[in-house]
Amino acid sequence: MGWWGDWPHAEETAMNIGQAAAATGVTAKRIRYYEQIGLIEPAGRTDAGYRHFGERDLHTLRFIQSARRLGFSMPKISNLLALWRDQNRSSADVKRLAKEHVAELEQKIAELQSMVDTLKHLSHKCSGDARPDCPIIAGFEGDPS
Amino acid sequence: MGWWGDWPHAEETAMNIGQAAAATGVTAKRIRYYEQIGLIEPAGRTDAGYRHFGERDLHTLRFIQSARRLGFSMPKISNLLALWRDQNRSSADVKRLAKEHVAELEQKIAELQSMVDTLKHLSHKCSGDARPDCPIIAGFEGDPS
DNA sequence: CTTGACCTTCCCATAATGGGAGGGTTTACC
DNA sequence: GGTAAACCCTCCCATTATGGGAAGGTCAAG
Repeated sequence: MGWWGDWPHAEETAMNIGQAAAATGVTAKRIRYYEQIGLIEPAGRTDAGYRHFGERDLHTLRFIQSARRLGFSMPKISNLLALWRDQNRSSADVKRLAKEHVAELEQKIAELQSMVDTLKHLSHKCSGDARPDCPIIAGFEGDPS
Repeated sequence: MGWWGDWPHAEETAMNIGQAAAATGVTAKRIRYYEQIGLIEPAGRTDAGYRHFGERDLHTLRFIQSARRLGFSMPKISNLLALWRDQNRSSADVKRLAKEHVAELEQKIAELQSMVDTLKHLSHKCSGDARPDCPIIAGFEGDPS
């Protein structure tokens, strides 16, 4: 258990899940999901069973949302969160994760770009009129290997 | 039912699903799946219930495999197959589908590229040493909107 | 004290596969 | 003819990261 695990401080804010969603851009559904898969710690509950979120929780959710928008998967975000909370992290570790992710993104881009190139090449040779002859569709008949 | 629906011709080849898979690069699992979702017509069966595939079926599977490798989704491939089999298609229709798909691919590429750019920008400012300070992780704390 | 806007959990659905169990078939070989 | 390996079959479950919706409890305003 980390030093940050149980803060005796009273939370300044206490939002319910809907307010937290509005404040962070993470839908209520997603917040519950993140809790379920253990990405975030279980939120506190009111007597009635409602979750409540403090500044700290909102901060975490915003962090997740940011990472999400940069295309990080849940497992990767989990790693990033661990580093984020680790006072003794080295920036080298963070940079390495980021670089690995960039490499994956660029690989994906290359694949997509290759598809685009092939399709544009085929399209270029297609008359695009009322006749049925079409190099695009003909190109699909070749060896798919 | 189209003119091509029921061919009285005897099939020259009669492969079972494993051979068809090896011949087309489409795994047996995927062939069954394509049949199940109605992308391809149900394969003929032997008395024992084994599927068998003729040249025509292999041709179709190769077509699907090619389209798949160009990133087309199942519904789109379904459209492409319909055009492929339509003797009265216009190449304009094919070209339009291809162009729409290219547009989607390029949109996806742009999103991924934007992620890459942001991450590279942040990474560039990260010392990547033993110190914990890291603009990458700090960048995740900002407004995720 | 009712009504509507919340919240809760639970189950289902998505896209396009892969994995595997449980059970029949075919093939090759002795 | 029998046996074992290599097929095939049909189900069911898992994946990723969410959304939708039902059934039911709760809170706030009027």
